[in-house]
Amino acid sequence: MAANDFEPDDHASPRRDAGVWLRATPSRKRRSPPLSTERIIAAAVELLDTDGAAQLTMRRLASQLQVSATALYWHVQTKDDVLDLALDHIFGDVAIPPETPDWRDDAAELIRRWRTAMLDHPWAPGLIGRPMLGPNVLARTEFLQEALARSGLSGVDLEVATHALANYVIGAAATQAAWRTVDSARGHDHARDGLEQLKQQYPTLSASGHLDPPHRDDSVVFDRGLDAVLNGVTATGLRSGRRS
Amino acid sequence: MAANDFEPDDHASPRRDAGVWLRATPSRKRRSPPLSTERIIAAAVELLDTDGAAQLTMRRLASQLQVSATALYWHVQTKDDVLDLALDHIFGDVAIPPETPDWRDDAAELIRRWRTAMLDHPWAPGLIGRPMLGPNVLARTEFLQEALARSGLSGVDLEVATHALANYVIGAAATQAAWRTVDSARGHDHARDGLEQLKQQYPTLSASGHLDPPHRDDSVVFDRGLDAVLNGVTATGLRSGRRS
DNA sequence: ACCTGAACACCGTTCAAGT
DNA sequence: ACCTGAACACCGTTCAAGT
Repeated sequence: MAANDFEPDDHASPRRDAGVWLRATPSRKRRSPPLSTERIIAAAVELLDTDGAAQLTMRRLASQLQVSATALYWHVQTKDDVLDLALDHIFGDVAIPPETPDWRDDAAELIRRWRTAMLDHPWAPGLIGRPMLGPNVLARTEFLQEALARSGLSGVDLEVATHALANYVIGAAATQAAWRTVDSARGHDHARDGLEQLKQQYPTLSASGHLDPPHRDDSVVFDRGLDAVLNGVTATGLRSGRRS
Repeated sequence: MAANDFEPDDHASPRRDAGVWLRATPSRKRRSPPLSTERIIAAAVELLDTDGAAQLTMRRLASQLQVSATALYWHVQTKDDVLDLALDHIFGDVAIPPETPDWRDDAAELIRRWRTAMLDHPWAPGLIGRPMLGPNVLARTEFLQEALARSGLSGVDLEVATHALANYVIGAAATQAAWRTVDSARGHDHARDGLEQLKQQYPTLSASGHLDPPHRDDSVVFDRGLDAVLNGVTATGLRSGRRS
């Protein structure tokens, strides 16, 4: 009840206080560096990595930062903001490779790194569905497009090529990360039976491994597909296309 | 207060009741066809189409079906089930084209219809991130793979081709539907300014139209990309690839 | 300027109970 | 077999108030 918990509130004396030196914490207790958008994003990515997108909550995020939930709204307008920022953040991990004389190597390498970044954060593909216009994404897209331009593409051809490659990675990462979420969700035993049934119903698909969870040579399939798309999308490839 | 609202509760008489004939509704009032997984899915798709994924709620879904929220759980295990089912459902709209002698036309046509189905339901790309193993998706994937097999592909080559095309549509639909959600969210005036800034920062990207919201010739860009991927992925294309 | 606390209007899901 | 109602343990977000 009393304002001061240290002593019974019998009689007020100036000597009651032991002085600054014995006070456990400075009165302005700073538990941690001040909140900032950057710290929020970092904590969000950590939470997403460990617990998945469904577990990311403003309240959990706040408690991880030792802050009241409503404090976040000083730095961020909405939960979707946090998600957009977290998504763009992980593309910072996609190192932009040093430009080599070979535009094709440059483009391929960027795409490959793009893919591994998404697979490192399996919640990321699930966040696609909102425009990705963050600085990290745009910088990498710009690098990709510049590499493709060096191949001689321009105008609509360049646009087509950039989109084709970007769409390919995004799709590939999405379908692959999908599997990752499912067996972490311990569909293990029960899902196995369901898969067996599916395989019997779709023999063609199953023979080609389309119904199998991801395995070791997924990235070789990805690399070969990437190669094929690069071939098809390249200046000569576009010009030799069957259709208009 | 009284159990019977028709008459003041003065004295109970057997003649108070006018008989079956005058009762407005049969005592077992069946307000609508009985609930079923199918009806739930249909209502879910409708709600998703009109209000978007964020507005899909078990409670809203139930009230649309004139049923208590908890009734849904008799037919469905979880909300995610509803989403998975709704997503697979819309791929039923992707008519499987009649097989023509031209495997390439068959494959291309399926992919194009796949894309429009997703664009008709812009919430769909946002649901990717969980494995799509519904019957509608699998039937279409099987058709696609069969068409590609007719081109002479088999084994890993076939797997690569199927994945490449599927990834391409998924990615394309996702990025394009993303824009659709943003301007329906009335970012109109405010987002416009932000876009102008972005265009100045990324002149290369912006010159190629990568920063513009979807416009009329998006589907020609898509079609040309599809053509390019088909070229690259085709048996001859794969064999002539630069790399291993 | 930055953060807290209480409050509002919701959520998904479980479970006993009704018919 | 199928549905309701109450209840539980949460949500995102607003806003006045504190420092």
